[in-house]
Amino acid sequence: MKFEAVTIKDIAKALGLSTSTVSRALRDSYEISPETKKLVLEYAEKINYHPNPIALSLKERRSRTIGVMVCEIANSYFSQVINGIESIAQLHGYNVIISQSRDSAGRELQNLQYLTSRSVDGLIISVSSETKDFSYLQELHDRGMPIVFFDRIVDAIETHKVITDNFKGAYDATQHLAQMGYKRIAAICNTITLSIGKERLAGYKAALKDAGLDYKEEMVRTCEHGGMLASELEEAVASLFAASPAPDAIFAAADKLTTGCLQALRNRGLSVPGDVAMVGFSNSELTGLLNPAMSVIKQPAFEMGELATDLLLELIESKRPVTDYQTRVLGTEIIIRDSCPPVI
Amino acid sequence: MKFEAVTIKDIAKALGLSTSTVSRALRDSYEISPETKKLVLEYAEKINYHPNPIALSLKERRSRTIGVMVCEIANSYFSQVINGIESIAQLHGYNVIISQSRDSAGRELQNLQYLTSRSVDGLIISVSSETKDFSYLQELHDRGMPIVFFDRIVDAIETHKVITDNFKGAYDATQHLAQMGYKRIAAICNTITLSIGKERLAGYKAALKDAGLDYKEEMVRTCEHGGMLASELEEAVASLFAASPAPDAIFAAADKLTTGCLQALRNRGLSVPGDVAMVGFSNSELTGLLNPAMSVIKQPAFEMGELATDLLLELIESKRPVTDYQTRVLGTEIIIRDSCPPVI
DNA sequence: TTGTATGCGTTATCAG
DNA sequence: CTGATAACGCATACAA
Repeated sequence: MKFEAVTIKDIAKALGLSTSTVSRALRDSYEISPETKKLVLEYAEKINYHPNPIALSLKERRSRTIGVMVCEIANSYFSQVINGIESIAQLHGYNVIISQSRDSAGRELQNLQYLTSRSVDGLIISVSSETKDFSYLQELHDRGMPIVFFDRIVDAIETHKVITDNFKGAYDATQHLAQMGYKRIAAICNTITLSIGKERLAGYKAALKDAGLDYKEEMVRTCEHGGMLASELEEAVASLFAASPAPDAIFAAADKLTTGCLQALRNRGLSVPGDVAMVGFSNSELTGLLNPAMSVIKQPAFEMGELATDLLLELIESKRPVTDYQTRVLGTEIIIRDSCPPVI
Repeated sequence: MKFEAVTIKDIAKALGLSTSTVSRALRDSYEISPETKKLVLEYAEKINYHPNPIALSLKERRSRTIGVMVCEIANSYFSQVINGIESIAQLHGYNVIISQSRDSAGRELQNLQYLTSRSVDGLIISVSSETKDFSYLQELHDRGMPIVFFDRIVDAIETHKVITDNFKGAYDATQHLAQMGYKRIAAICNTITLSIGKERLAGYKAALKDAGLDYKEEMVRTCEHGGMLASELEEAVASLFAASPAPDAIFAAADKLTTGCLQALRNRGLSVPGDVAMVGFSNSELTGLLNPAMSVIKQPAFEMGELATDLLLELIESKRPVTDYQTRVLGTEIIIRDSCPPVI
């Protein structure tokens, strides 16, 4: 007992027609008589015919499938982005294949090769924080594969990119802490090999400066693995509080870092904002319930997914080289959950 | 400029061989001379040949792709399950296509038809709470499509199922509230058209009974849309607190209901556990930081995804009818975050 | 208006 | 050991 699908051939045989006639009738071609059309369509409906998309893909050299590469699905931010991607893809009759790098450059490369050998029509990618060699992506792009980067983009590759205003998000967060009166504001960041790491660190620095606070390197901790390893955060927090004037506030520069930091603080018996204040990037729906623990910077994740997909589909459907590639910057939102006047 | 893949034909032409020889050499067939093999393999490597999986799919009548249907990706529980699914699939060289029903029966049917129109080898499904007509799924199953249900299963369809011990989870939650001394324990549930709705309601009832508390129908609210609509929760909470003896505790029977309920309570200015205690199902990583707001029931989501995929792949690879289908029940975990002694 | 032949990339079956 | 050919399901250029 197997799942046997009905093909165009079955219809042709049953109706005493040729496959091409059936094919054309189904596609409502002008060169088929109304009667034949009706006959075919009704019979197709009756036996529940559906065209085999694989055969179509082979013929049309397109799979109507887009590949998505993120470091982790089970992360509110990424799952919200995927949600957005899926909605747009669905709208245009595209399937979405999802792959996780788990922030390992090796896995990322392997999955990428797999995805592209699986004939996806295009890729939406947020690169792993471990990745330093972008030659495979570059080659893919050079060979004409439509690619849209989001969040963790590759600066060097000239294609569409969708990011949030990382500088401003970090700036707002830090400024907010400064306005609350905190003086020793630490930062927990991603590596600056990632553009998001760089920009958010810059936003943090700028806000410190504008608030008249000194930037001190020893107040910044970098997490190589983006907080995927709990130990990273434990160490970062431990070393921050080992310093003689311990920080009175922390800015966490990414979702994973925010939650990991909260957890690490809790493990050390430190409360937020009792012992140390905190503002961080976070897209979890539950931060809304953490009140009054902290304010958060929220990224328009769903919209980013939608936008990235729109751009990718445009790239896919107009098969021309990307000369007019663009970087779209979406604003972040700061959600204030403490007594400070909102930042404009 | 298009993304042109190199085919077996290109290799054959370049090397002055036939396509069949090349094909066999690549598959390391015994009937090819070592020299030819070496020649072909080296050249293939050099020009970066990868077989076209679509052509393979057409030939082998299998896509090495599994379809996943959930109501919403951006939900901690489901994204954790998908994480598990993806790991196992990846391990076996399968791709994962994800589809969201957004808890609409119509969308679910439409996406299901799309997925199954021949491009997936099997399905992992958690049905929408709106779905009442399972005839399409039944037909799919009858026609031999491998299906594994998880979480929200369809009792009537005889195939593998993976669920958590919903009864026990609900029982533990309710018992915990009872042990804390609460007497008027309300419940916010999914519809009992869903097995999970039925079982969790039963667990709630049983725990009330064992604690010597009366079950009162007016203390139970049902959310048709599983909490997808914020208004559902607003109404549920409003009507619960409109009753003359308002509840002193709430058991929320699903992730979405837990967060929605917390939000609704907050909107009404009620604090947890100050004004009303609460225990609910929740798989968000952030509930761990909500301390001491409430204890939660956590499902082994990742493991469920892994298990469901293992079962599905078994079904797919051994193409026999499912006679020995089974329902695997995984235990839930109660995470205590208040002063009550842990439930055994 | 309808039918025939061909090709998309691959492998299996036959011949040589 | 290697090559020609058919087939997977569909669409289309070309015939009729």
